[in-house]
Amino acid sequence: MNIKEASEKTGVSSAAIRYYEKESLIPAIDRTPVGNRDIDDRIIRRIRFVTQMRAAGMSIENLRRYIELFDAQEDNTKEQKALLQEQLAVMEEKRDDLQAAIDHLNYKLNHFYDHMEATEEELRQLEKEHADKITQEDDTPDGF
Amino acid sequence: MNIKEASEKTGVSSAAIRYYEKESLIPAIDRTPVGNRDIDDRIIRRIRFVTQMRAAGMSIENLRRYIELFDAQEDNTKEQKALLQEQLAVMEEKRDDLQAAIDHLNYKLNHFYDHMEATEEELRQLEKEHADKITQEDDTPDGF
DNA sequence: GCTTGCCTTGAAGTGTACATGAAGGTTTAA
DNA sequence: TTAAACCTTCATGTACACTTCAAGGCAAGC
Repeated sequence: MNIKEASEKTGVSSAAIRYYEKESLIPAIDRTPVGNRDIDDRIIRRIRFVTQMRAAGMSIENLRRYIELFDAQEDNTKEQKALLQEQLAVMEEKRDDLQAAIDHLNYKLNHFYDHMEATEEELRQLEKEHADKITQEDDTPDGF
Repeated sequence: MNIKEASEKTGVSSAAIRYYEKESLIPAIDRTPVGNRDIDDRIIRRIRFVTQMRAAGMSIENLRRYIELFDAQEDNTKEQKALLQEQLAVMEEKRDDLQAAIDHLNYKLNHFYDHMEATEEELRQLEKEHADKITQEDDTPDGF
């Protein structure tokens, strides 16, 4: 498939795919006789892997380092493993921070009582929860 | 406290704190008679809130929009709520992507067998798992 | 044969989120 | 009283991750 189809399939722009190839985040892509990129499923998987890791907050630089190690299939499994574990730890921390932020926003959302929407039942529920939590969580009296 | 102490307390650079104030991510900070910023705990909480949301991937722009709504304490709770919910959705998707990436890496890690480290027991375990999963998960035969 | 639509490379431009530097003011310590 | 160590504003610089532009090649349809 050509680069445009690959772009549509992955949601990554053609320019970004070229950029990823240039930065060695994906392997060198095969070319047709006239020099156009001919992208197969292996490349598509790699692009998706890159997208996933990028979404997870991994920098291009770190990703390239990781992929370099992975592609050079020598006896560096120990190094790979260490790198993987290191990256995992970073990502898990990130996930936990994200969850904390989500909890924070959810808490705020649940303690919003919107006069236009809240049913009496919801209001009672919110007040009850608030009474339960006021001593432990109202260290942020300004809402932040 | 002065800006340097606030910076040390929050882990946010002095320049970034000034930038946040300029961009209205935090309220206008009180000044000492000579014009230096005098930062109190309310500002510290705001800085921490910004840090948390930034770490969660919220842009300065969105954060400012949200805080503007929040600070203008009029009857915009519906709008605030909508904005919060929008942001929550973004963050939950991000968390899920991150979890998917974590799962991906964990899978790879569990299927690494490092000749230098793996005990025979671990090796047997890995082979067993591999046999169990080969049909369902080996859609990534190249490791990506 | 010309337009359309894809592709190529390389260079330059863009947006975000700060960081850094210049020029100067204030307070403390020797 | 002079140096150190803070601070101020405003302007400019920087890193990252692309995006856009310029200039041109190839293939199909009219």
